[in-house]
Amino acid sequence: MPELPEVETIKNGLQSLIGKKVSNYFRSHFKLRVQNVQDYQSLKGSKVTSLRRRARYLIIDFDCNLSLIIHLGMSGRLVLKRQAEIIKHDHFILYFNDGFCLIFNDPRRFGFVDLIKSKNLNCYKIFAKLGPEPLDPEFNFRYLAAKLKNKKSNIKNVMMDNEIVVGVGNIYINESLFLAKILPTTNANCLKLAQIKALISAIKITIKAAIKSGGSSINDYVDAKGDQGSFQNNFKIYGKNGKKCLICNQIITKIVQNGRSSFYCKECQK
DNA sequence: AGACGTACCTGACCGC
DNA sequence: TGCGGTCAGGTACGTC
Repeated sequence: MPELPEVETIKNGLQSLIGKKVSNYFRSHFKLRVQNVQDYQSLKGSKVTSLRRRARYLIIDFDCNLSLIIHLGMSGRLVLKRQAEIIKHDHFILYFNDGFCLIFNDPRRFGFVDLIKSKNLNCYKIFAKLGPEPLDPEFNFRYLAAKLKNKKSNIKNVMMDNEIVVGVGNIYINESLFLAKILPTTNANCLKLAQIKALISAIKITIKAAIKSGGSSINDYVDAKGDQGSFQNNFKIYGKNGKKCLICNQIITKIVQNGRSSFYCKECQK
């Protein structure tokens, strides 16, 4: 499942796209999350100038002053191949004149592809409301303490809100709360100052570690062979219900909060 | 406004 | 084996 670290890994792995010239494109007739009617024809003949990431969105800039925005949703994959036979769930393909093509494949179609003028990126509706990146210095104690002050909802749900901080999905918030020793059901405005500090630190550590692990399989990824990094082998709490806590041997509990699974150790997390 | 529930979608998995 | 039910989860949107 592509989370922020995986999108970062994909972005880094696709740097070889820079300088490639678009020769053609393919767009499936399936409706994606964002229904786009963009004129992808205008990409033909233009070269990739840079690749960027904002939250879980991958941005590919072209020298025709257009930017392609890709979100992988839950099940999306990006694959760079020498040639492409269109297969099931391929929704968008960019063909380059050196024989490579970039394929966006997404079985569940929670993702999307969009094309906008590069100069309009800053006012792109989806980006306008996004909070800071978790690794950005702006995501710090002062910022988070102010944000949590008026939040009555549970801390887990609040931290998964992209307006607070981007890219912290269900897996990473579970892992981060375990690391910070905070019970996911705690009301956000009831966190002690030390807990807020611990949470920020835990999120940064978790995301950094995941990016590091995600990088290990990027070569396979762009070769269309693998699909993920190795961070899932480092999960300490996510999906471990019924198993023993690595710290205290207590059995790990699973509950559902706001329709999402939460995992915690009732001994370590208070 | 904030909090919460639900829809979107397919594939993997499980029990019968 | 095959079939139906459930779950996975990021995000937009509707409702109270």
